[in-house]
Amino acid sequence: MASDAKAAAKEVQVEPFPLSTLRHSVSHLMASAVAKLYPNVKFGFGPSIEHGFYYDLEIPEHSLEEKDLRRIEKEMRKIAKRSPELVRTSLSRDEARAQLAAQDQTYKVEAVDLIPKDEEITFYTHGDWSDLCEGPHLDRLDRDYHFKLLSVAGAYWRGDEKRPMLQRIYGTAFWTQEALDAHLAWLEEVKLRDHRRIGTDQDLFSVHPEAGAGFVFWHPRLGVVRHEIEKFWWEEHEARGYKPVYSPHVSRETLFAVSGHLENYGEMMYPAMDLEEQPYRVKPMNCPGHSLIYKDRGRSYRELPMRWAELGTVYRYEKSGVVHGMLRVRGFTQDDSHIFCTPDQLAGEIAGVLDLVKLMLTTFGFDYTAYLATRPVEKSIGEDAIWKAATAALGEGAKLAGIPLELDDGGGAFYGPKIDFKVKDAIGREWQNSTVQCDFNLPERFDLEYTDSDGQKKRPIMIHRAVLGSLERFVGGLIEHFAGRFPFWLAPEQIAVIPIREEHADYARSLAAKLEAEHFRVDCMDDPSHMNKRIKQAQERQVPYMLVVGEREEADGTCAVRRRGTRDQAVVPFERVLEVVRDLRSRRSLEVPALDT
RNA sequence: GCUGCUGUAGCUCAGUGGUAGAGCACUUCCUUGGUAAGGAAGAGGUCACGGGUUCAAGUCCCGUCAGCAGCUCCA
Repeated sequence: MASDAKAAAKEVQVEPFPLSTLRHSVSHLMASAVAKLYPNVKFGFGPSIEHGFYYDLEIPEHSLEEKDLRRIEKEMRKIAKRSPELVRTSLSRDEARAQLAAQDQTYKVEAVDLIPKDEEITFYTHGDWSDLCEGPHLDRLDRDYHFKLLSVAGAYWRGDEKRPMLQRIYGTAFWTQEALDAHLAWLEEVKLRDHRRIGTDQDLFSVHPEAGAGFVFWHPRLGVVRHEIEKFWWEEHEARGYKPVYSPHVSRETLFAVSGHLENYGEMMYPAMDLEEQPYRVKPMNCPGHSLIYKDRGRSYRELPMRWAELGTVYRYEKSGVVHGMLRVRGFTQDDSHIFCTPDQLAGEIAGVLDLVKLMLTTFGFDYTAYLATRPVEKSIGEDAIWKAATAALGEGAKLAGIPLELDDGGGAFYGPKIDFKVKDAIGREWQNSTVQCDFNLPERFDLEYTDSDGQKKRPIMIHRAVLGSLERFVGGLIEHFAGRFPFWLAPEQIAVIPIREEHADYARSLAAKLEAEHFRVDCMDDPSHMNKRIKQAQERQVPYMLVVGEREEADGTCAVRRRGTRDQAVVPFERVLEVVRDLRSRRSLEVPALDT
């Protein structure tokens, strides 16, 4: 560790430019190479980004393909050698505009007008190529660094879907070959963990053209995973005073007119179906239904807080280009809950929710960061005093729960402030699932009330919260987080029992029966294929433990335990195996520990 | 939805306008194997779907559906 830190410090000393500057300069280098190869190119923006850089460009006569990237890389190396000096120059606004217009760089002309009036307009030039850019940049392009162009895709000019679509080239750059290689290896790892690939390989889920894009079919092997998660979820919710509610998937359209979803969310909703001349809609959210339950009779302050939970399946129209495996779908189940409480109870309720979020995320092995999102500057509803109080209550709740908050200023919903969680998975990617939102809007729209101790009708606050977000997205993310190697309590098959020869099958079956009697998920692999093959199959299905049994084990009442991903052959009494797996399951442990005697 | 690419066996993929292919998986038989693929045979196809060009289309063109990389949007 110490030597790593020293090496890193040394690199910083040797290279006076930050990585983002390197990448920005390499994007310029790339642009100049493209200009050489395709003289009619028009340029958009070309910034450095988290893992590299991109440049947006328009080449009227050519659609770039992967193979063009190799040509461009070659040209880049040539240019870096031939014209290494990067020169910064400054022009007046009119000169800049005139120069870019003369070059027919229409997007760049527009870019000039985006620069604030009091700022200097600068260009960076190497060789005969020059780009409007505020910098900063490397001094020379022939410094020692390493880059690779990665992919091409379309991107709207200035991110606006009403504007022309440009071609975008993504690439990355590092100071050392090792760092570049490490990043490319990371990209490979991302591919290997792709839940769609693992989903197919391990027979977890599927989507079908017959059913439509964005509708997920959970296979039995993933069905158990979900079921285990749901059991865990209900256990923890019941322990915290949540009551299950169930609401219908289809309701009269008027319900969503009352809730405001028709007006504000209508584009995401499936169109109406008419029954006896009444329009009905499939629900895009669960909250209107829960509001109806609240409203069904008068409520007293004595009843509050009320915590209602539902694994509620909702349907939303998502544009065809955005559906993605289990992560972005058109029908999904939210682990939803609505808490109705008084303003005084808010902080305590928030603390309870945050505590639950912490427990659940930790159980799945996620690190997390929580963000407090405050009142948006544009449109939002409710009095400022309520916003202030609710925001303070969120902060206080977080304090009570011992969760530090980062600030997401102005990131709240129009109907109230919220706390969002970002989790970091096993390879450092961020996902957003958990959310806790205060809502002043729906109680208003549904005219929800309770009678307070002073006999006055008052408006409850509604907390919307989801811990996992949606089961589809969460489990899709889990597959990637665990790379298909689910912890013992979640594994589709927890234990494989493998008799070496057919004559050991009875012993194997007796062990399997004992495990099944305790409701472990066991595969007794007593088919007559070769043992090595069965071990390979179990290994490929990521079964946490294999119990290999032959003559010796049968004689001693033991089994040879092989752990997933290892070549362990620990011979232990079967009773010991039982102890360990009972413990792993009851603790919902993330470990698959080695067994020894 | 938009731009580009792709769609051949359950999976991964070859396939030059002229008779549909491989490996793995599957089925059957043989194999009795001590920790990641034993052997042989067999079965499996409306080349996504619908049009078109052509003597002839898996191959070329158009449309639809679906997938992939992004963009926009999102749990």
